[in-house]
Amino acid sequence: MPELPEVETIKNELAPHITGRWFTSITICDAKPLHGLSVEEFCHKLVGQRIEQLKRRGKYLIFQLSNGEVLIIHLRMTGALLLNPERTDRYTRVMFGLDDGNQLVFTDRRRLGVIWLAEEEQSVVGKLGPEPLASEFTANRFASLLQKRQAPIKAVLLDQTFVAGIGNMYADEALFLAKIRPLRKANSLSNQETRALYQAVQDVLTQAIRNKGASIDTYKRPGGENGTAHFSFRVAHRGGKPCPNCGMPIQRIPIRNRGSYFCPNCQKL
DNA sequence: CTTGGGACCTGGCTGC
DNA sequence: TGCAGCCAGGTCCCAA
Repeated sequence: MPELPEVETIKNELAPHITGRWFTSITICDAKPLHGLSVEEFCHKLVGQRIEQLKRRGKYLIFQLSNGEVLIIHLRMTGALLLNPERTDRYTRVMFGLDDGNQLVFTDRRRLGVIWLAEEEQSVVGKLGPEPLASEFTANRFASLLQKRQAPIKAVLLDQTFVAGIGNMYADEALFLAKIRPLRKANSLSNQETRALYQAVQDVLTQAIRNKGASIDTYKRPGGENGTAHFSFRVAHRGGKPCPNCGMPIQRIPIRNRGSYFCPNCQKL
């Protein structure tokens, strides 16, 4: 499930291979991901465009094109971008041919991924909150934002207009590190808890980027390799297994229809 | 404005 | 062996 660390890894590993290249052919196997554009429009507008830069914003990948427009891809749950995969399969959705003979392939088992071609980047990612690892996102800003919200802290961390890029796995991991129960109301956190959570978010995301993302489900890096961040997970996707701190079984409860994993002993109400 | 619930989408897994 | 039902969750849409 690509969250910020996974998308950051894809950007980092793809950029050296595709920056400066241009699109020579597009093959659409499934038009569903194309947002608001026909197959003909999409191919016609994209072929011939040079990739000036590859960027990430939240969980979105942004290809800056030579005509000033942007190609934006959101992988959602099961999307992947593979460089020259050995073979394609029934989950192959779009194939992008590049001028050096390389091929960038978008695959997506559950067909939830979305591809935009837009004149203005902000029309797609304009509502996103701050980048959690950017210097502007300070502990004080985090604290003042939290005070305005009374939803469960887990739900607030997942709100992309609050902060961009945190998904279900890393929200659970950060709340565990900060010893905060996911159902706690955001504005009920003490100053100490708020600072601990801020630091936990930074640590969890930074460490996961270092480990090239978490291959819990279908996440693959562009070369087809798995990430290793999931080997460090303490609670995420570990329902019933012992807490690494105290040994008590990790619980799972639904919050906003998302599985939330926590230690009932270490994470206080 | 915030909050919460359902829909989308498909495959792996479990239990009967 | 078959099949129903749960689980996975990022985002949009809608109602309160």
